Amino acid sequence: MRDLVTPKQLARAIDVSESSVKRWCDQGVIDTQYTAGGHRRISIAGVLEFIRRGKYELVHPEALDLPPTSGQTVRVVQRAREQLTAALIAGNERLCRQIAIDLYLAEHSLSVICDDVFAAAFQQIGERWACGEAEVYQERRGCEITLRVLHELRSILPQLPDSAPLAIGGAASGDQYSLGTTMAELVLRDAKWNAVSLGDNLPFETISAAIRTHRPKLFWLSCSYIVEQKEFLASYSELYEEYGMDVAFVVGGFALTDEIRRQMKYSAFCDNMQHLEGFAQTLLSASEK
Amino acid sequence: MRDLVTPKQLARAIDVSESSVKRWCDQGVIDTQYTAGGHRRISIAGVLEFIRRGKYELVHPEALDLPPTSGQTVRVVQRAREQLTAALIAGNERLCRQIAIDLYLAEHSLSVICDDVFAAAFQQIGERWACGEAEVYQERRGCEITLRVLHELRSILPQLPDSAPLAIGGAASGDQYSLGTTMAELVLRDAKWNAVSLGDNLPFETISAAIRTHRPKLFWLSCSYIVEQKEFLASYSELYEEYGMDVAFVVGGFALTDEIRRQMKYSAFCDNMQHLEGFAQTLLSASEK
DNA sequence: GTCGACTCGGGTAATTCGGGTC
DNA sequence: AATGTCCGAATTACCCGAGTCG
Repeated sequence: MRDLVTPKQLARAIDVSESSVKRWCDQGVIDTQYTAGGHRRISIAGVLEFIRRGKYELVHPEALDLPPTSGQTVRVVQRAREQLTAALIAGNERLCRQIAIDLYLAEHSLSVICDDVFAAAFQQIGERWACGEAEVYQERRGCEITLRVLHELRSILPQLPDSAPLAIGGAASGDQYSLGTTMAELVLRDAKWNAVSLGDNLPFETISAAIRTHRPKLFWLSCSYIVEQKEFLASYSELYEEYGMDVAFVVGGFALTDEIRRQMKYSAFCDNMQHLEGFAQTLLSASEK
Repeated sequence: MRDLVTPKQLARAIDVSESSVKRWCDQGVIDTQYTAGGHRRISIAGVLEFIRRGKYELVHPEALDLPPTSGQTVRVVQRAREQLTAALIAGNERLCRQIAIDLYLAEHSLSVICDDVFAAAFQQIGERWACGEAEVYQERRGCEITLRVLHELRSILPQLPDSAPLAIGGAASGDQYSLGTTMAELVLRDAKWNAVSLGDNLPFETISAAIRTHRPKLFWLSCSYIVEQKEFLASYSELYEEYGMDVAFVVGGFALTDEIRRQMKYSAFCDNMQHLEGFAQTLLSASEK
């Protein structure tokens, strides 16, 4: 996948004339760079940004070396969820990627894609597994595929502004569900935070060291599995006492039952990625003043 | 450490042809020095100046983070390992990505990159951790970064031929080290196998179901951690008895001590990714006849 | 000094530029 | 007003035998 394309390539991809692309570049409609000899070059991120906001559709994505998309169809969230569930179970990685990128280009926010498409699909897969209609390996393979798709989405986000505040986060010891923290990172980056996931299975001591060293403005903890409730709460509360005044603590994940949540202090609790996005945006605009 | 780069390096970094860089040097667009034999050398300062020159070319990817290399690829692997270790510890994802892709574009095999650069870097990080010189989160964050880079390399690989035979694999229950199986998948795909990783933490029953359903020609098991030796060996041997005749079993990973290995049956044991690549190539050419 | 990898220079083919016109 | 087509000049990419680097 090239990361710079020529006007001609973009023209082929969206099926317009080369002159039009050149004009749009000159008008500033498309973010353009120039070679030393004055030739126009457009970044992939710029292309996607243009398509996302404009009326043109990627008819021939292969012209840009991009993975195939369905082109014309504007996917609806509900339909996409069902298709994605089937594609994940079948292990059809290309189709999964296609569905996700189509949704993204159709201007659906990443948080909605994460919540209502990916997370919902996994819930359906879980239900099928409970009925004996799906195998564990299908779910695991689905996680692998999803991780790759999320990484790909992350790589096509527009570059972060230099002013982007730092956010770090992850999942605690024993919790090896990395999708949650990966999604959180993606959604925060989309909301213009310089988000860095530290991964899963993190001992609290090392989380503390990370916060101490990097001094983020926001810290997220993804909780999909809690080994030992008491110990978790004690370690968490210790962490919060130490940094809770300086850093916004955001917690979430399906392991956080009402009971556990009542015993935790935090800046925000998020049931899903849309909540996280909302909180992140609010905090960002508040801190910009 | 010299701070001069060759035209070829700069060309790769900003994704233009070597000829263009040479022409720009000759036109005076780029400040150039010459060796005694007339070879062009560009100072980092010259590169910066060239790229920052407002109207002209903007940086497109992360070219500038590339530290000067010797220009000769012979020593590059060794050097890359050290640079990568530092970049992983620092959490500098862009630099990690650049190092890996630069090596790949310089036509180093992926198995060598996995073994002698990535795996070796993690070994160094482990050693530093043992001395108290590195934090756990730095290692975990390094894993996250590596996973992303491996995914990206995978997406760069040329498309698989239709005839590519199927290979599946993963890591068993309790083993949550996903780098091993991800690397295996990457190396096998590079060797023209249609490799699909099922992920980590897979119960043996579901591995069995996966093999039964998909009938691969090759199955790999990445073993980085074994919860209970006896149980592991019993389940493994059951799996092998069932499919070992039809499917090539390849095992590897640092959890497989001599003692454990002696009690396992397999088609091949791989100490590293280069072994895996060798075996995969042999098997592929044998089965093509 | 040997040697493999890299670079030089130059020529050629393929793209792209900008502007004018439909 | 916006888009598509055409064109000579300029720019960039690819190629290869001889020379240089480490």
